[in-house]
Amino acid sequence: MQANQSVADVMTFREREYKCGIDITLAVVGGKWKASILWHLAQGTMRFSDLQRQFSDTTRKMLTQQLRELEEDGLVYRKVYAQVPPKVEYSLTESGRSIHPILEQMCSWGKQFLKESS
Amino acid sequence: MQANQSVADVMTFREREYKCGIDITLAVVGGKWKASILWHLAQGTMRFSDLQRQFSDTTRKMLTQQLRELEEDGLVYRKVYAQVPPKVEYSLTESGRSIHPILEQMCSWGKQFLKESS
DNA sequence: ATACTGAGTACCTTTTTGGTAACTATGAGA
DNA sequence: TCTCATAGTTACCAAAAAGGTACTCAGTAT
Repeated sequence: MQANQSVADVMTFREREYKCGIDITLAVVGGKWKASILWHLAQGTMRFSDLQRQFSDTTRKMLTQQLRELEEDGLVYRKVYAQVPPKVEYSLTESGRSIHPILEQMCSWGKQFLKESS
Repeated sequence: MQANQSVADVMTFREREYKCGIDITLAVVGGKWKASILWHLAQGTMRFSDLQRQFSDTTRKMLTQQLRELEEDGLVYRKVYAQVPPKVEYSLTESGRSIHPILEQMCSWGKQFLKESS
């Protein structure tokens, strides 16, 4: 069996080095879709296919990847139902919920910023 | 003269599309060093060489690049003194300062998060 | 004449990220 | 028996971001 470079051995935030908390936060939500995923999941538990609908401009692969990294970092909880066809539900953990205020601020700052500079 | 892919024609946040403010914010501070640069500049005006000392594990080139993008996005102000050897000072603009509360939150969330998950 | 200085730029390589398409599993329904 | 559905995985490729090294420019000090 060969070593593979799949989702499973992506470096989690714990294995890196940081000089300040900002880097940690960015490592966790800095991915292209992660912040948005957390933002959407704040509305409640969602199935993979729900998320796919919300993020229609990304691929299954990307979604899976980002979700798995969020899971590894302990921000989302993934519940697999042993049934066919498969059913998988995603929801926020306590940590995932605790970042919400930051996302809110980022959202309003971003909108404000765009308004001011146009 | 050939087209070149240097700092000058990196896409600024204005040229992209966003679905929500979060993406805008990430586009602006999501670069590997940008948030930290803004964080440090909050202490006051700095010369390029001051920043180089703070970010000793990155290269002049990376610093320049990130600073230029921040300048293009209107978060930092770059003042060049017409003297030799050159002197260039960087400081935050109003927009640059307005993002500080978010950085603070990110900093403390990150530290807290690391503590909880170790 | 030469070396030094700060703040870069040019050119190239490596690493990371994103995308496409094909493949999987398993039970239900036709 | 064949196809459909969901939630993936995998291999392969392209694009973007990051990194490294060498070079520049124009005064000033030696």
